Amino acid sequence: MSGFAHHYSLMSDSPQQDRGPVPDRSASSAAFSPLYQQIKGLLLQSLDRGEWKPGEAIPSELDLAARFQVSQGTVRKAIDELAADNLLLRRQGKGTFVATHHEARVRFRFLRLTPDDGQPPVSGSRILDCRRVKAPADIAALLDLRNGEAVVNMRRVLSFDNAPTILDDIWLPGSVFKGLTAEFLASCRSPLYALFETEFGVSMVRAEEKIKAVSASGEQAELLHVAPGTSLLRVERVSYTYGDRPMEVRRGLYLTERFHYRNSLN
Amino acid sequence: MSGFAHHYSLMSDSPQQDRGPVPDRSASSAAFSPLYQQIKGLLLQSLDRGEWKPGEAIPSELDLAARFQVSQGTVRKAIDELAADNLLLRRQGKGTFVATHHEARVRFRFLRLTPDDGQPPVSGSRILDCRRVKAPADIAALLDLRNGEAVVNMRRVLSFDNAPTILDDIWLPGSVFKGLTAEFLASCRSPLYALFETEFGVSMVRAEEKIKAVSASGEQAELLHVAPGTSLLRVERVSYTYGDRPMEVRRGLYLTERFHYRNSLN
DNA sequence: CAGTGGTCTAGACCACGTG
DNA sequence: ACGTGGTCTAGACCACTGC
Repeated sequence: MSGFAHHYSLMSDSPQQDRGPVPDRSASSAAFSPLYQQIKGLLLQSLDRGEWKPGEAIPSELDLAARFQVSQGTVRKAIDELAADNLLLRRQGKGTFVATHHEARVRFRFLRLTPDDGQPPVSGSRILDCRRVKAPADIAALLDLRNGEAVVNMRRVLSFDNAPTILDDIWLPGSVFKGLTAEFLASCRSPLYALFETEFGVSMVRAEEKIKAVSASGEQAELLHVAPGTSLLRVERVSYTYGDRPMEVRRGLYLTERFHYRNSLN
Repeated sequence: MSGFAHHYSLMSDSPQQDRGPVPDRSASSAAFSPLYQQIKGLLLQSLDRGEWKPGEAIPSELDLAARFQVSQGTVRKAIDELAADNLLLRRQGKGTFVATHHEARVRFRFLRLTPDDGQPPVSGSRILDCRRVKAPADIAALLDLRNGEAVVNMRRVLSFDNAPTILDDIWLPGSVFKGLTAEFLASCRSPLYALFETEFGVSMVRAEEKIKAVSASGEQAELLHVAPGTSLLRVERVSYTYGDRPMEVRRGLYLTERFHYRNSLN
């Protein structure tokens, strides 16, 4: 770019053409954002579009700088933010990679339940059922669906060290998760979020949780092998893909006898 | 600095003196960290030492660059990290400020309990008691104290919209929080963490929480105006000042009838 | 107007991973 | 030896704040 070119606007005209000395920015007002934010947006689009798959490397900073006609430093700042948000992963000497739920390092990325004694437990999953149903009003609202649209509803029990510990009730948009069946899930070893990536092209990028303390009902108590009325954490999680589109509602009941929910505050 | 001076070491010799062309870094091996990390460390020391008080502005980036004999960009990167950790607060055109628990913006910074309907509630605090005692073993361990050292133990009930909602059991190192009495607390309007800053020079910078679901005991139920056995969130928080020194253990019981604990996952 | 942080660039060199 | 990201510098200009 030609020295003074702080237009804060990409591809407004041909790169060759020299632009006027003082682009009027108050005229078109608002809507201006820093170049690196625009680059960040373009990278997000490429990620969303699937131009680079989870686990793959994206082009080098110099390549991207050439593609977008900006300096390496500007691309770097865009990538820095995406890396801070855990959408990208930088590895010195190797490149920058699209985040994935497959790697051991980030499995259970969204699961904050931790053993009190710190011993990493062996985990197992038992599917209770998995059906296509019409979305109840509350689920539809959380998933940005119309009332009664098709959703997949699935329930399961997660065990740690062979002790049933989590009772999950999961809701997914039916239009995206076609062909998700109990049989398919049972035959599957990897975590759900990894499966979503691989089988349905849905990358979960962020989640919001709301937590309450509740008493176990009779059915819940039975499934978790505890007495009815036992206090449980009720964790309602909404997970989002690129562009903040909600893609999953998960209501979990956590047994916290030998586990706790950990959180860091800054 | 003289062009090639990537020594990654501050104040190793006088700034005037020109250094050899290739400083041997493999010799003294390890222990090298990037310049901006060293600057970050120095800034942290100054914050800890109280050179700049909470709410005050720190020197400008150019001033700090001059003081540390590095470029503005290096100082900037150090400050960027401290701002990302919420230790500093940047305000364009004004300066960079030391974080404080006094401002409305960041009050309840560590309190994740939120009304289900989003209406910001009016809050009130009732002190139950406040005593100096010998630290029990578990508290001593969490606060890095010797067994039996003096601690301040205080209990209170927080109400939102006049409904008792949080039962807090708070433990503080006695050597730091001298003269903290129930009377003093009762006469005090501001949040505890703000008071810690102003009265005891202790800035809480970070906290870790462990959450379980428990049933209310008789006494607890009475204080929270609920039936014994009601499920509550039990939130154990350890708060840290600069240098990751633990300065508070807070065990809270949260009533989650009309409130929930919110959390964001990335 | 001067001073602050915010953005952008260009270029140098370092550290890491791979062939 | 080469390509990647990581650090550091120097200098330009922009945007916001307050005198």
